[in-house]
Amino acid sequence: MPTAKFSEIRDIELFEGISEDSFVALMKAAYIQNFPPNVEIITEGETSDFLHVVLTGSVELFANWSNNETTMATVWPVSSFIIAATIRSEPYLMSARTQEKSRIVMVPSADVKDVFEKDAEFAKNVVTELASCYRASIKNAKNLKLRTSKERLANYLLKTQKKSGAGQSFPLKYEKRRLASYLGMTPENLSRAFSALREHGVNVDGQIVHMENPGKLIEFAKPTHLIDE
Amino acid sequence: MPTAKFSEIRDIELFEGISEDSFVALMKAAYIQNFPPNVEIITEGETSDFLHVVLTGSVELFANWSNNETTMATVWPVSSFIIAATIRSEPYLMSARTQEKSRIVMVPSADVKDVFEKDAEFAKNVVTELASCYRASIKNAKNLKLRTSKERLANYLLKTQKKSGAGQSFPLKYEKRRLASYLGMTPENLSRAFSALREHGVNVDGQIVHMENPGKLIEFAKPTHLIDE
DNA sequence: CGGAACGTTGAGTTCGGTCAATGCATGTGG
DNA sequence: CCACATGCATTGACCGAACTCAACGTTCCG
Repeated sequence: MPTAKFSEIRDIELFEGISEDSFVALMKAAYIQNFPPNVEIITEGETSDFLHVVLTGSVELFANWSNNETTMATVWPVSSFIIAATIRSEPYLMSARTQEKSRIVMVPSADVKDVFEKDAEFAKNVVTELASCYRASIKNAKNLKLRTSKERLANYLLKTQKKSGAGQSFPLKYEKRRLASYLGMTPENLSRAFSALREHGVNVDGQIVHMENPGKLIEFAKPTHLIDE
Repeated sequence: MPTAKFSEIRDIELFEGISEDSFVALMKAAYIQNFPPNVEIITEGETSDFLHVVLTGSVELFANWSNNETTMATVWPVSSFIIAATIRSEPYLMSARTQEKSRIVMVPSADVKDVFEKDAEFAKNVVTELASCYRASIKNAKNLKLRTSKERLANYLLKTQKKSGAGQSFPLKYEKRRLASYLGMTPENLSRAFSALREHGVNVDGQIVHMENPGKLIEFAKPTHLIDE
């Protein structure tokens, strides 16, 4: 079985430093699948048969309860998702759907667990990944419990601006309705929050955000590396 | 160095199946400390010098931002806390204070990381622990984003009742103000939520909860193993 | 061209927080 | 043992944040 077609994922952090044998073992039954936009590829509650790795496109992780839905996270290339369920052989806690046309590698959970048992380097990588996801999730909870929706938006904008190169203008990476759900509010409330942030130097035109005076926004948002990286 | 005095922690899940050498290495510089109630033993933002294990008493994990404080979790014996920070050599994301008089083992982070590198069994245990904490944190986020405060309280009561033996009456394990903070609301709002749950068969007298009709409460709370275990 | 989905705005409501007053329990020092 | 202070829980009145519902304009596709 040629591992050539999996060369793109050889370099992700999760597989860094693992033996060639281990990589081959992981890929031997793995396959790449192309999904159209807006397709549900995982449903919460199902048992985890595969570890997924996004190669291109993007994937939204979301959750449902009693007629409510909320966006939990978005996965961008190249990274894996929902490894905790795989490792613990427990049901997925989140559903996943493609946001756009996406190529996704699916690695059978059994192979992941095998290699996890045999390759100490892989086990260490899994730990690093999990610890990082766990910390991100704690930060998320702090964000939700300690801040108002306006503050969450402000901090999200600062983070996004930084990631896109710290320029005055940058694009939102989400549809606004999804951003609202991710930030834990309704689309209507997001609209109003954007309006309210005008007094702190934020203007939005479609997907483009103009941030006149980051210093002013920072003063309002009070970002901290203990929540916002 | 006698490991006898650490016998209590030899049996926790995190150390299950690890070699005697590894255990000795972990305990060689570890020490047990007695804390009075209400003492802050960890402050968020500090670097993680120790892995902590609660032997007796209980520890509250909490976080602060901009004059707000919120309870994130409570740790009961015998278990460790904040292992993610230790493994990643990053600052604590939460503070910790004793809720009552508590005995706590402190294991130097350097030793934890050494053993983690050398003992594959320990590494696996760390993974299991982290995956479990991560999943708990995801559930927490779903609980916060998908439910109202009344629903969170109702589900908390059902969970607590189950853990205390499924009897009609059981004690709250928290002070009410801490429970409120843990559930993401104010003490005043918790009081009102308790009143509101009377119509679903819940009555509170001090620390004792009487649940006349669990079925009725379940109907309202709609618990699910994807959030509530 | 027409329909669907998205984003925005307004009006009204609900949920949850703030502030203040009170009662109760606990603990401390005289 | 009492007097007092302190802190927690509850209640009421009020306020503010966020949600719901509805209407409307825009954009994007079929």
